Amino acid sequence: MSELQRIQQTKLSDVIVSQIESLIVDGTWSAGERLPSERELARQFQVSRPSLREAIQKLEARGLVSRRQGGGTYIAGALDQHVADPLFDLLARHPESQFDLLEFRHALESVSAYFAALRGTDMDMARIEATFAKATETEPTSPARAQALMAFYIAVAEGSHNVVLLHLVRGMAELLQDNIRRNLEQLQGRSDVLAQLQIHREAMVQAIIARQPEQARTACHDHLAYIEQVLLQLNREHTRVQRALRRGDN
Amino acid sequence: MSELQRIQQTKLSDVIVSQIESLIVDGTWSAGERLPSERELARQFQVSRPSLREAIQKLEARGLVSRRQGGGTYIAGALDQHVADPLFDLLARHPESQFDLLEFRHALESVSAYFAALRGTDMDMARIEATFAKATETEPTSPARAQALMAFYIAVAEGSHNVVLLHLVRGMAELLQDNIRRNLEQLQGRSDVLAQLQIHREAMVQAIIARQPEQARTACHDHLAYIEQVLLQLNREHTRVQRALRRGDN
DNA sequence: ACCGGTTATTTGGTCAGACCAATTTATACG
DNA sequence: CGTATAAATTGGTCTGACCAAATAACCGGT
Repeated sequence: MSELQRIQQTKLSDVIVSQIESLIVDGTWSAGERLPSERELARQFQVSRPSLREAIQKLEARGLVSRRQGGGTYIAGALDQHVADPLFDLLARHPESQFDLLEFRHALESVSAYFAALRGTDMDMARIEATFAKATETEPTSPARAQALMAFYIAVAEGSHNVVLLHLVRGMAELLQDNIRRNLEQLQGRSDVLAQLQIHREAMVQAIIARQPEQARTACHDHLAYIEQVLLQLNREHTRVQRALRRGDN
Repeated sequence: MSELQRIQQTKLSDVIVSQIESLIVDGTWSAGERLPSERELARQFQVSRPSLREAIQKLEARGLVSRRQGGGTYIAGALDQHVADPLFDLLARHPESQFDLLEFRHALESVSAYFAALRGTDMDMARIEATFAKATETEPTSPARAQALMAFYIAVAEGSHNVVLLHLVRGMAELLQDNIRRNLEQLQGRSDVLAQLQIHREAMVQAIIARQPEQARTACHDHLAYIEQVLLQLNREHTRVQRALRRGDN
């Protein structure tokens, strides 16, 4: 027997959301149009203004409306926002996590490269080479480069023949790709650094293809350590100490 | 010339959202945890309750919290749902993949130990020691040992001060604990092996406490490599080759 | 007539306090 | 100890006031 769901009374603000969404869907209100004021809408729906406000805020969170203090509320043209995973979305939005993510990639990609070199089939190796070649064709700091590199890393994870690793890399693909994209953005105009990164990646691919696990791991480690070093020069990690002290107070 | 962005005053509720999210990111609040009441949070942040409510509603829209009238507000129960649950299913359907998970733990726990040794505060070290001591008091192959070891590994992840690692370990805690429990079950009656594992763990803890990152990593690596070796003698990994061939067919 | 500055009005943002509804905790009773 | 009831707690909704940002209206100068 399937598990029974918790029963919950419908919130008034959700009823209002539903009605406003219907007005948008049926074309009564269209993109760019200005809604009546909060006070007027509350009067028309015969609810309190705070309840109406909570409904509008939910619509705003979905990208369906935009609010301007003193100016009114407008129907936005955006589609429904897709959130794959709240935690990954949160981490992507918080800049202080980006360095931690880079450190984490260190572990993840090194071990993927190690096992790919150890266990990759000929077909895996061909896929790794092909995805890497494709990445190399893209403009070095473009979003397309980030996307192509992500496809490359997925191919490496596939070559590792560890389903846990593969599943994790695929599950985090969006977050990892975003991190790569951010790092590349910060390196715009730094052709010396970009050239060094390409050398590292080539060394990584060579080591994997040559089935040298320790070399693959080391190449991967060098690659990410170099990025860390460069980005450290561009940024500061002082927020780390502050976070530790805050948790230590509890 | 690039287009100028509309300048907008920061909304108070967004400031609150940002602060609460930081508390989630840095691990101060974890999945399933109950937040202070709205009134209490409003008092602590020194804002009005409606502003606090608007912030909580935004967090709810992002899937980070859930609200229950009369019951309180909770950090969402499984922030790593997107990744952990499918993995759980996968491992339940393919028990032979437990070895992949053990390999993965190799990477995860080694890097956690490395960073804990590098950056752990005195309070982190105390917590690591306490959780380890507690684990040592349990019966060596019991489920209680698995649970206590998991708490120890979480303390190490907390000491790493890498939020990605922390959230991943916390999100996968159930899965990892299950893996530990399975491994211990297979070692029942093997007091020689269990004694060696304890020596390894003690070496790991010593290295972390002594703030020797490379030694901590190596101790962790030795620990898991030994488990792998022992379990390999008990099992066979012939399914690995079959899985590689199967995927090569696609 | 047009433009710029000032004032008034409108609208979203924040607050205080009251009350309602759902849940949890404490207490009383068999 | 288990159950029912009462009390307390917490989220949900409301009224009304005030603040801040934006818009509209008005007025004077050129």
